[in-house]
Amino acid sequence: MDKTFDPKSIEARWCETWEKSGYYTPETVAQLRGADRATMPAYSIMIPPPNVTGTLHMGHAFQHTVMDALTRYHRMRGFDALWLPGTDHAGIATQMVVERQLAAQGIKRTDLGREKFLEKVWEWKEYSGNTITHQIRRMGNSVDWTRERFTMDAQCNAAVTEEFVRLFEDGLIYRGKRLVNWDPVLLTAISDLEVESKEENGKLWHFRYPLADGSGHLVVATTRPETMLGDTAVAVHPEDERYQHLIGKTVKLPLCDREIPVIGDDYVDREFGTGVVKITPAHDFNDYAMGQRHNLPIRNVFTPTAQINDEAPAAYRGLDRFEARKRVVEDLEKLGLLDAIKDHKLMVPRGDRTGVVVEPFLTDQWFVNMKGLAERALKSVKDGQMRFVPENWVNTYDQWLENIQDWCISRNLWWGHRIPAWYDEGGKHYVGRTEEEVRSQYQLDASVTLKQDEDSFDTWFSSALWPFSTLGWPTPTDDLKRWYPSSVLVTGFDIIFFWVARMAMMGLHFLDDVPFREVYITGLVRDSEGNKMSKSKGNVLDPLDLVDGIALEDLVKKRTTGLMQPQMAVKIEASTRRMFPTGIEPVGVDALRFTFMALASTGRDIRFDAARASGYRNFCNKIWNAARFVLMNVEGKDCGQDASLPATLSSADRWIASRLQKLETEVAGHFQNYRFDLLAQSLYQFIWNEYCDWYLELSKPALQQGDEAAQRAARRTLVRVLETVLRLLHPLMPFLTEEIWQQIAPLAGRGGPSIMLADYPQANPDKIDEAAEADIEWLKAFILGVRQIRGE
RNA sequence: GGUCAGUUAGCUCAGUGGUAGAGCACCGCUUUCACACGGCGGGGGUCACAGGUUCAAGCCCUGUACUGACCACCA
Repeated sequence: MDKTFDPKSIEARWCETWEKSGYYTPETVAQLRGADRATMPAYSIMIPPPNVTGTLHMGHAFQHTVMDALTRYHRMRGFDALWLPGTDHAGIATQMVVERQLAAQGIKRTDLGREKFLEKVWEWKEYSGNTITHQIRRMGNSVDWTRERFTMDAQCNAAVTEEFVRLFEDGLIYRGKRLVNWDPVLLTAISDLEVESKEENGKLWHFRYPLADGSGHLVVATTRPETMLGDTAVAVHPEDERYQHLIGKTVKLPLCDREIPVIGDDYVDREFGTGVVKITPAHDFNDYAMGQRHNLPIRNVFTPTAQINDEAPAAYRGLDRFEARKRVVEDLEKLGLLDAIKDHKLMVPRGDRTGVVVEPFLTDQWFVNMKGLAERALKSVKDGQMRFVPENWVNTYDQWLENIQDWCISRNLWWGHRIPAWYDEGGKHYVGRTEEEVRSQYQLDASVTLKQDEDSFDTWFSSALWPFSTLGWPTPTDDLKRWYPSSVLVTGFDIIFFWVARMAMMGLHFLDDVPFREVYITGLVRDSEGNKMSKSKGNVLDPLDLVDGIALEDLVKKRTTGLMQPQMAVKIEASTRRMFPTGIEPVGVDALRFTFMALASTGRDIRFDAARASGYRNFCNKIWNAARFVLMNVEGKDCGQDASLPATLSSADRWIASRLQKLETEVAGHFQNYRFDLLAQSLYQFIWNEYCDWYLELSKPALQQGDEAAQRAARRTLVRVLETVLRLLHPLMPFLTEEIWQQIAPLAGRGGPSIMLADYPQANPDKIDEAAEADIEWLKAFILGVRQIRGE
């Protein structure tokens, strides 16, 4: 063995061996372990499919480490363990990536047409998907590649069609003209969840609307002057003494040559602004609701790109909404109708992908009625069928489900699952799995022309099926029976609504059971200064750069190329040079994985600190050298494999064996509770502070001066404790443990093609020896005392 | 406006009633005998603040301050 642990030389070799030998595939594992799958308990994890928009970041690597540790742990414990890999087509995000690439060549999506454009996206999907799978492989993740899925492959595609058709048949899907969040750049509806509202500085304009009977005017307050072109009423509080006598009268809408009524509605807040609100049902969710209550006309004055349309007075047509705002204010001022302009902070809704201000927009879309689905999902958690870890995330989950709105699932995008709905020439819609099915079901002969819906589904509409579409649903496959519900979902809190809740609803609806028994919510991985990692901030780390190391210049280059805002490059370069003055030194996969685990305390975000990883790289080296010491002392000698030969166990031997049992108990508890930080700490502490610092030292005299039986006992203990520790540690550090185990296991009377297939250590209470522990604790205290005196 | 976290050593974090902990960083000594990615020794915290419960409180209760996150239709 080399004097220093060199991860690079062993990682690639084991990765390949494990995968090629089928150790990631449950059937093979069962066979090699000599077990009957029918009698093995099932354990399964479906990977949260990474988006094929780019490469994996630290957050993925962290979650994957958790999932792999859980999978390896259960596999070793004799579970029929499946970790199923896959990727997500990520409709909007991926389409945007490809559109941006084309834009760099001066090509627009519409220049290519739907089919050609989709070819380009598939090309990108191949490229990005391969990068991702390479990253997953390098980290030693034991996913079953033979079961790999993609959300738009044939199997998942069929599942999505089935989902839509069945929900439609169950009366839970409807098509309707409703006010939706409209992204005027993407030209598609988006769901409530895809809107990010942030407080921004704006203005509150006060305008005078003259009363039609000439008896004065009302002053309305608005943050969006341009929408006044679509006003169809003015509202006051019915009990507002200032205005209640005006209810029923009309005002002349300036600039528009229209009269609109003054209505009373207790939604109006008398304290806010002037206490008078202009009502634009087509361009505001509240106004829309009020319009419904009062039967107001809906006047849409915007085009899909948020320019003023022909419903508005000629002077404003074709203007962009912000330009129109300026003009409306100017024109009202000229007319002497501008009463005041006040600074005002308001929540501005922006599309999470484009960052542009989203418009409430009236369009025809497909919706899912969520109420009933949500109730079941709520109940499943209350009844304990599904458990959150840490528990407090239940509040987040409940709160959203209790206030759920219908889900707009159609997107005017090309990249995604095509909606299985067809329209006849009259615009009537028919839903079915195929056009043939629709024709036969509704008795439409060839004389009727049918056209499939041009839109596609919200990505999450397919992600919601992931726990079972991956297993073959709607076909009742063996896999589905075996591994649904899955054991645990490992994911971030940021997608509890987007994904967790929706999987719960769909799972319960279609399979009558929750999709996973436990939901382990991880924190977000942030940089060492606590900032969220993002490409635009230039603080992202590629997990493999920590594994293999990267020179400063390469890191700077990596972080500053392909930016959406190239002007950020200077700042990013400076901060990168400050944070990594000498680049990043390689730590290897095992150390990085161990770092993630050690940082994975529950309910907290993780500040990733490269120094911590270096510390655990040292830990790897410590283990490596402990193994070296053991091998040097036992190789070619009797290690007590033959139990009939005499072996005299010393207090130290019995002490370390006793401590080991306690470690095994602790480890099991920490796995059970998802306390990977404590798990890592227990292992670290035992190996370094007990086994290396004390036991190895205490064994030296016995090895050198003891009689034959004492030497044999010491060698046996050295080997067996190390061998056991390797198995305990394997789920966290797969490579290092495998490499050493191959040499140590035979000396401990064990062996096999891989440590992956060995049994996970279980505590044996018979080996707990309190007397020996007390002896050694006394000895330790004595030695420490002597050292202290010497130190002075 | 509502909700949920967090505030413990220079930094990152453990610690759910009984004499303050870890890693990293720091200081001193130490390179022949597994490992300098090492060994040995050491310094360092009135556990955000104020009350309360208790024989005993980082830990339980009440309140305050600050930080962060999420949800929400005040034009």
